[in-house]
Amino acid sequence: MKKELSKLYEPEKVENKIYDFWQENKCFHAERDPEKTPYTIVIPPPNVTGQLHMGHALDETLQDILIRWKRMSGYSALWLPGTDHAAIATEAKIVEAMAKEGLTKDDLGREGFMKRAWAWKEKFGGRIVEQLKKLGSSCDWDRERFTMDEGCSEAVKEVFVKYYEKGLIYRGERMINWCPHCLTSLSDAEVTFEEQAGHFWHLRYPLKDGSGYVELATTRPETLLGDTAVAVNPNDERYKDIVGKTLILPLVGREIPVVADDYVEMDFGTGVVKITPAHDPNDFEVGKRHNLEVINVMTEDAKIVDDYPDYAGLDRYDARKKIVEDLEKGGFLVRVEEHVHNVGTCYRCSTTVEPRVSTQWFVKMKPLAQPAIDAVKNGETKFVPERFEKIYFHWLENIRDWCISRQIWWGHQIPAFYCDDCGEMVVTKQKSAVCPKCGKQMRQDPDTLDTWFSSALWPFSTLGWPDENAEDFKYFYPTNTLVTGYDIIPFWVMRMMFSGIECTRRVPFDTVLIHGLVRDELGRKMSKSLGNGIDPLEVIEKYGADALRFMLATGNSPGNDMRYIESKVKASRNFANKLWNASRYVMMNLPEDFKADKLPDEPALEDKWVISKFNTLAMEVNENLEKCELGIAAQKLYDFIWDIYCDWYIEFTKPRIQAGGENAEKAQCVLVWVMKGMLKLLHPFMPFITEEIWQALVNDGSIIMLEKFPVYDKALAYDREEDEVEKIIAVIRGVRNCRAEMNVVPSVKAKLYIETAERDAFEKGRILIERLAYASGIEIGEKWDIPDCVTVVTDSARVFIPLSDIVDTEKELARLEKERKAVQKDLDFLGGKLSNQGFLAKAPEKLIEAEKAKYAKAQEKMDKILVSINALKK
RNA sequence: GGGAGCAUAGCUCAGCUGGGAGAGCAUCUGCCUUACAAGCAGAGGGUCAUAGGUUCGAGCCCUAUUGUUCCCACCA
Repeated sequence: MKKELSKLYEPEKVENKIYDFWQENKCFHAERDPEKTPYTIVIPPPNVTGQLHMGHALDETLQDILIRWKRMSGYSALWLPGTDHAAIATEAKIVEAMAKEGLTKDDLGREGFMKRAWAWKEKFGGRIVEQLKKLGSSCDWDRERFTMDEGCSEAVKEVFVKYYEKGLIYRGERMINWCPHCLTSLSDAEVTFEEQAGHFWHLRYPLKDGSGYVELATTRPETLLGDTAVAVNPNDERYKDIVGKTLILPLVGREIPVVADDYVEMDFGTGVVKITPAHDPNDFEVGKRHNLEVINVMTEDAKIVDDYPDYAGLDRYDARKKIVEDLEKGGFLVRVEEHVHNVGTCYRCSTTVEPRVSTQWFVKMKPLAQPAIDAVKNGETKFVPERFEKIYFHWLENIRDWCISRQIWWGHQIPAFYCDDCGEMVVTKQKSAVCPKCGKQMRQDPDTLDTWFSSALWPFSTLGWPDENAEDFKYFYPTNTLVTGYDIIPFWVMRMMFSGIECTRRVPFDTVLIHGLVRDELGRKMSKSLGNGIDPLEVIEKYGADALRFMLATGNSPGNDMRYIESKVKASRNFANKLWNASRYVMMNLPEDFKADKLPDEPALEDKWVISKFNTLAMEVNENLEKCELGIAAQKLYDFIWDIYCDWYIEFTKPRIQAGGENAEKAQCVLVWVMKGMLKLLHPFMPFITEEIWQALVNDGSIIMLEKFPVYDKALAYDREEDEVEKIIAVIRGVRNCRAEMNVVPSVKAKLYIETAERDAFEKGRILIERLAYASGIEIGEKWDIPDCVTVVTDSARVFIPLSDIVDTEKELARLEKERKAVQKDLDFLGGKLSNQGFLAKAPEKLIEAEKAKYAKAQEKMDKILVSINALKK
């Protein structure tokens, strides 16, 4: 089966080919196999018109590793893909594109706009999906979904109506977060607080009776136009007298009362607060308590309304400037202070949010939150790492009702209908409604739902719910692992949890694997504005998808942010190349008709060593994956493949391979067997290269991604042989080390005299040592006495190297002395431990035995060193 | 104001339930040894932020401190 393969692995030549090969063979498709256990992951749906970024790459990589591992482990593994309509974000993009043509939403009307939006979705919707494929994602594309497809929309309506009927959804006039740029309401989770430098304007409001002024401070003087009261703390002695009095609002002339309310903090500012119920959430509450008028002074896009001719049409910040000027002119401005405060901004466009009173739809959260809290408290759903449960609890425990209506068109239109004649309202799944009271055709609520309302249903709406008898739903739900970033917990994880419990009476997944953000090399968040984003597709082009995946999976623990560092990708690429070349070695050394698919009956010592090591690796990788420790598993694979297989085992096989014959056959069998095993273990992490090598090496029509994932096999544990080979390795290391220190080039060979009590093991390893320790010959005996030698000492042997022309007695003595000191340190350490009564009394038996064994070994080594030193001193 | 994370080699980070500190990159020394120079063989480099405590034993557990990042919170 000799193959001519390039010395370099060239991912660009194989990745697309392999991905197509998988698709042609329907490898991603999950069957509802009653013989198998289902394992399900639903993808966090990326924005339908979005583009792949590093965050996605990390997220998808982790999911793909898990799903491939489970698939190979005999599960019916479904990774369900899809995209999110991303209401506000997408609508904003479409509006922006329209603006370039000089068009507005109103020009097109709702129907025209929607037509255009769907066209936009069709045009860009496939892009992100194609990008996911470049990563190697093994999603079941036959089951691809979209949050606004028929089934998901059906689920949305079902839930809305159900919640409404249960009293979990209501419509009401509340103070909400309003984005004057996106022109829609936002939920609390969609507001990001930002620290901003601002000012504190101290103003004075005159008393109507002319007896003086009240001084107060505000950060938003423009809202003065809507003031309907001034408040002080009821316990504030300073202002006792003025409570109940009337003030004249500067610039406006409105008469407003002074009220007393606990909300006011006496020791902050002047202890007096102006109350603008229409433009501040707290003031709104105060206003309700004191029956104050709510006067809205701003339009939807945050300009002053026409009722105030001096400021009408001015943007809120321009109005602020002019109002401050006018206050100063009127003598109402006392002073201005610098002030830093937190300002709410829109998480999509960063515009400062305007608190605004309006009629919106809300989900009543308290009854929904409690079961979602309980489900995590009692362990039905676990977070990895666990600490994120705190964030989850904190959100749910302090949650306020969820504002779900949005004043945009791209999304699920709210299934509520109004009668313009009698004001009747009907909530129904029907496409239209007739007024039950006056029989008139009703008008549907123009608003749409928060995009997260539909994503909250994603784990079950994509499996056929609300039809609880849907085959996929019955088989694959509840799903198993949800993989997402910690920043998405309040938006999505939490809402899927309560929606799942409420709608399906079960938690939607048993494990939430949380990862961090991918930052740039300097640790900054990747962002468009900074222009520091790294395009995963460019990385894939340059280094290959496997290298990117491996880099993202390694050196990073769950929940922690990581940095994208190019040298790390390069290291992963080099690793891929290393594996590639190892496979080349194997294939180049197999006979044309090589078929063996099993281990030889009696493997050689070093064969047993590598088999046993591999066996342990298989066990550990499974354990780590089970615990979601993907990075640790990846690291172990790296170490095994590079160090154990390539640096040692392949070198071990060379003498036999070159000699040919029966022993060579054994080596070939073991080389192939272990190679196949480690390819399988590595496959979830590096799917492309492992498949490519598999196809070249095995070539029997099998597909590695459908192979059985290796597990621990008791029959393959060879403890004694492992131990013996470690002794041989110790000798090889010692000789190499010694030669390197003395600057002996590899081409200068020397004979080795090995003095050991374990002749048997060293006999078996003779040929290995000869080759790897640059020996021209080896003598093994129980006792040697050879003058003018360098001596290498291990715990099981003394090795004499007669390099007479190079040996310098003084230097050699110094070297041995250094060795002696190092071993003495060990003896002191271990001896101290073993003479410690507390340790002997309380440490576990196994550990004490291990320490004793170590001490004995060190002692043996010390004896040998001393013998060598004395010999040299003679 | 409340909460959380992080602090380990020059850099970026691992270190699973406490049992003699690891990797990659970088540095230094030798090697083109027919799988691989994207490589091989070696070397140097760490009071695991600080101070206490628990323990036979602490990078890991507890307390406090410092620095740093993030999340939450209506101080106008």
